[in-house]
Amino acid sequence: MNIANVIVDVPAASINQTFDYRVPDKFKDIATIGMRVIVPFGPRKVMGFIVGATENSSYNSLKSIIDVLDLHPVLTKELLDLGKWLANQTVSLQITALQVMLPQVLKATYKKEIVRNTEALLSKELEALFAGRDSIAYEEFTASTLKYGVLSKAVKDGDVSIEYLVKSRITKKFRTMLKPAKQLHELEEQLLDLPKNAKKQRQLVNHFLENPNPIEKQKLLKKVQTTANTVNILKEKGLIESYQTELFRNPYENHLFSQTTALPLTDQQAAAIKPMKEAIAENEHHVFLLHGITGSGKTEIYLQVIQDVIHKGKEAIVLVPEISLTPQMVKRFKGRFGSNVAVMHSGLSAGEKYDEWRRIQRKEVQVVVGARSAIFAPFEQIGVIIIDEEHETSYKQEDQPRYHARDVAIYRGETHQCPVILGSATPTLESYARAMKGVYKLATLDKRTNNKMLPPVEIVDMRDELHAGNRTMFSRKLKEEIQQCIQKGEQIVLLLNRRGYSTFVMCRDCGHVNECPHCDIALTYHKKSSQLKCHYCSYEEKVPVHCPECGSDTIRYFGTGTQRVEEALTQLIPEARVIRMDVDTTRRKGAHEKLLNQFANKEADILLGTQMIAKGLDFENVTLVGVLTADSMLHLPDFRSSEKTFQILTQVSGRAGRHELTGKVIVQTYTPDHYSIELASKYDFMTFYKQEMQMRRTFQYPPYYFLALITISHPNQVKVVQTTQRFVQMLNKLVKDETIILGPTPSAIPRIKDRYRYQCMIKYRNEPELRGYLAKILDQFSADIRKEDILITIDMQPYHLM
DNA sequence: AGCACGCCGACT
DNA sequence: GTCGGCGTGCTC
Repeated sequence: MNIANVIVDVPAASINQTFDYRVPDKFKDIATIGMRVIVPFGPRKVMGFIVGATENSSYNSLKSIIDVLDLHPVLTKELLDLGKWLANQTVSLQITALQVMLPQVLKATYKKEIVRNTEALLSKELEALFAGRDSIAYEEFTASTLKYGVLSKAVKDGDVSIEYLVKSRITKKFRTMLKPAKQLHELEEQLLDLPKNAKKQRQLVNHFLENPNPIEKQKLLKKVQTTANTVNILKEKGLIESYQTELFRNPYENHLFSQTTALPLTDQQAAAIKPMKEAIAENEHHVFLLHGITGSGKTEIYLQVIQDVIHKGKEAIVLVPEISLTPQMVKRFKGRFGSNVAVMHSGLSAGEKYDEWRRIQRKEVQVVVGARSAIFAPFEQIGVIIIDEEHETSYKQEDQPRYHARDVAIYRGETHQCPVILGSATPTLESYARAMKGVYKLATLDKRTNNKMLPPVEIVDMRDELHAGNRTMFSRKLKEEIQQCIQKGEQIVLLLNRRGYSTFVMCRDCGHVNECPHCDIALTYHKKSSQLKCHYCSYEEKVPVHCPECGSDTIRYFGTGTQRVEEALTQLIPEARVIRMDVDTTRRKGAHEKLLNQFANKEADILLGTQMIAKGLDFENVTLVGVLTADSMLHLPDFRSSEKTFQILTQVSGRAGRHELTGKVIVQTYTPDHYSIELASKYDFMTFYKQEMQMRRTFQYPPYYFLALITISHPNQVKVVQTTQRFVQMLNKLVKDETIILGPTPSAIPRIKDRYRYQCMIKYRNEPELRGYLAKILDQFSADIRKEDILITIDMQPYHLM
């Protein structure tokens, strides 16, 4: 390679292009497309990716690559192309698209240092600052009272210089290995020379005489029952030597997975899997939508499809919503494919993620099971991509690049000519509509593998409870059922569907709600610390005793956090043993699994939690599922709220009576007539689909229209409105007449961290150049963005309309 | 982004 | 006169 085309790690629109660098001779044979390099960029050094190679450059004064960071490319050619596509698709920068595909530890960190170049005495102030050291962090200078002139003069005189450092944060784990340093016969001779009383030394040498293979130091010490000192003496005597080998962390080291084999398929499963297997055999790209009710055996289909792929010598990517939530899922994959599986999810440490990623890169595994970002697994022979719980919103990344894993999956499926399988009991309308149009191939499983009926759902109208004088959050029916259940020794899952609502503090006299002074949002009450916190900017204050507005002391806590439900529950049914699962109780690593294990071991009667308990859990002793407030999501400003309500109700209902015992579901609601609640209680996806599609058509939402959301923020409200207005006008000139542009309107959260936020929503059906227009407008705004501290974000597939 | 350069008002 | 403020242009 003569000239390298490099994308540098500088996230700015004006730098969103390749830069040419000369490849010095010493790197000519090493540097390869897809590797990370350190390059000079202006006065500093930055990390970059080699994305191309040329013989010549049109640019005439080239700088040279300073260093090559990798021995093997971290990005394949395919992933580089994917990055380009991704940046285009999401209107974001190429560098962010490349970074998102790699584990965090491969990101560079930058440091600036002031280095002393002379023994001669520096100025008095600088000598004090260096305090005898050869180099200091630049920040030490900034923090000091020294004037810049002092530094710039010293730099000019050559006494000190400013160094820019690029560091990789790779952390590798090593272990020490020992091996004999001599031929065996020499070892035998020297054994005789050892002091008579050196018993342990003899034992060590004898070990190597019996088994000359390298052995882990810790293991040998344990075997011989001695300390590192003995080893050091032998090393000094030149009998043995030590070296370091890299240790790959295995997050599942201490888990045992019992081996499973393929289960016999039901007729329905067999019919569903047939076209998928054909596509794999023929190397054909198709998207399959596997619509299967809970317990219908979707996972077994995935497993058998993957088995085919492995036989072909190809690889499989499996996406699951958030894997730490479903240790049961990991167990099923590890149980079937053993060490041939890499697992990637947010519960792993950065180092563990990196090690799992390298197992993929080194082709040590053929299967990866992971959350969203696993879609970028550096496989080169993908045979199938599976997205389980296809409707899950966590597949959409909510910061730059704002991509949807489903789109990436289909794109990669096309390049690899392999099938993509989307599985769900409650597919998104987008996917189901495509299946109806024949774009995706639909496979339906409407029977459970155990032939059991889905548990009956009973809707309880909470308005009636109120009229009957029941002011608790548990209906009489639910209370009664819980008690019966506990008596029978069976277990209960309680869902608190509270997204969008958290506990806030309100004055009952004047209705004053404590809001964050920097964000237009009510502060959340945290009982533990007795504080009010802002979830957007982490501002916090003490809970007031008196209302800051009217001075009244009738402060009340509103909303229903899991803590309060737990309190109410133990008050109402004192004999109930409750496990609470929410963000607070699961924050610690492994806490999740621990709580679930406790519940599985019947150490509690009730599992109380938020959304996170709705998915994938499978407890044989659970016979009752209660939904406390089914409609709490229904009134959010989100066109998908009905769909989400339907999905969560269906998912959580599937948790009851999965095995021998028959289950029952009780759904409490204030709007029992709402179609999403009514139809979920009947497990009637088809009718829900039709009805919701009509709504979407009427209100011009997906899948009938595509959406794009532009959010603009600035500390000054007038400025934001003006800018958003200007953006809308510019866009209006470019797009077709039938494209709808709404706005400027204030965001759902109109102010975050003292910045006002306005948005504009674009609804379009056919606007192939839209991304180009947006990029163009963004470009025209670039001056203002810099000058005025304006922030513009573009989301080409918004899920949170705020 | 982040750095240097250059122009300007404010001060020892 | 010098210090440090910010606007501007540039980065292979």
